[in-house]
Amino acid sequence: MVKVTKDVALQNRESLLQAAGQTLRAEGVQAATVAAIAGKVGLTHGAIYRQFESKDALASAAITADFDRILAVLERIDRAGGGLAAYFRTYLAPDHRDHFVWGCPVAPLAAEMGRAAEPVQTAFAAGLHRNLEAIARLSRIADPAQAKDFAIFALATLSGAMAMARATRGCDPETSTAILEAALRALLADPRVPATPSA
Amino acid sequence: MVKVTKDVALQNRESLLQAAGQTLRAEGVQAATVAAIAGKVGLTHGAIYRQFESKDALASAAITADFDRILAVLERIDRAGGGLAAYFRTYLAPDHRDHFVWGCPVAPLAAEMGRAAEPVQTAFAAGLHRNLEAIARLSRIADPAQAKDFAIFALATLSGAMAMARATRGCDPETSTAILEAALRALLADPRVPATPSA
DNA sequence: TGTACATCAGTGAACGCGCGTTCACTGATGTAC
DNA sequence: TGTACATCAGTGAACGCGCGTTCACTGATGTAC
Repeated sequence: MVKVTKDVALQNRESLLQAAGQTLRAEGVQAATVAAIAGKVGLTHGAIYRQFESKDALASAAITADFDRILAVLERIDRAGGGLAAYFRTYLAPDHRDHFVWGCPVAPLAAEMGRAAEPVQTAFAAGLHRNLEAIARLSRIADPAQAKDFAIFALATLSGAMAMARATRGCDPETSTAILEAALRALLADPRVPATPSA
Repeated sequence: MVKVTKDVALQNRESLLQAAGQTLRAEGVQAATVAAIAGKVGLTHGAIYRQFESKDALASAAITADFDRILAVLERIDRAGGGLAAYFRTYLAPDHRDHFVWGCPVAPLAAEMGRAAEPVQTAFAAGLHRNLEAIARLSRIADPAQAKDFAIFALATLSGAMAMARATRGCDPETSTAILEAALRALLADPRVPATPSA
């Protein structure tokens, strides 16, 4: 079958965005190939160029969608009353380190963004901004400047620890886990994080 | 001139290691090309293969040399009595964000290491371990476990903030600088960091 | 100290290879009548 | 409701291109005598 319902085409677009997000987080923007992304959805690379102008355009859209997803997760945590502690525990879990189906785009992509193409960079910067605002809301810190400061500090620690944990996972798994645990302890011990039972 | 003194050859090897370190930090391991590294020293790519077995072997050696350099910087700060505060201020300076002649390899490379070749990964993991030990020493925290915890937390925050600052530098310079400043405030406010005058 | 010769760091053309992108083609979909 | 036809999402071969790596070659260095 070479032609497809408009509905299916739209579904394919969404699937491509999801697959692209996952692949970018797992491999990085440059290392991820359009063929691999298309293949993950069961399409060929040519299909991508019917839906997106270029690899960069796909990457930009995928990164924006990724941050949308992260914001939804944060709102869900907020509504469930989990607060910062729940966010930190979810983020610094071995499951988040080991799998890329879901996950934060900051840890795997931030380092690469400085040298990425302009539209990709812009999409990331906008997403990061929204992410920081969402963490600031979740913190329930009244003063906006202090809330923003805390959000930056928290996401820096979270993403930095995750990058270090993933870097050491292969040849030094104990250090990798120790990194996650130490960062979690440090964040939970922060006086601005309300104490909550760990279970 | 095609043949060169043994001394010059050894100097070239050192120059290649330095250029490789700088290029890797600026571009990432995958994006950095052997031709670019050789060109930075005034040699051609073929010369690299007389000194190193492969690009990965060069990268491994360059990363190890990079961490050697960082350890030397940390020891210098320690001997000068600067302590953690001096380290944090040096790390989170705009100068460190904008230039790659010197600089920490963790912020630009950690995210990429999880998918790097085995020898590169090993070199990075070993270097990271030494880096953490050096920060633990600098902290002057008596309990070894607490010192290690703090070192992990500090380097995670530093490298995470630097990656985020570099990511936003292009299209959102104010946020970029705000990230550096917020992370520095957070780290200097930590009770484990002895207060020091900012100038 | 001179001389003849082997060494080997560096060169640069050439190689595979994989990537992003293009494009002629396909044929079911969806529309105009 | 049928019929004829235009549309356009997806295919896959083909394209440039840049990369890591190889290798025959060069000629000053350094050594053996």
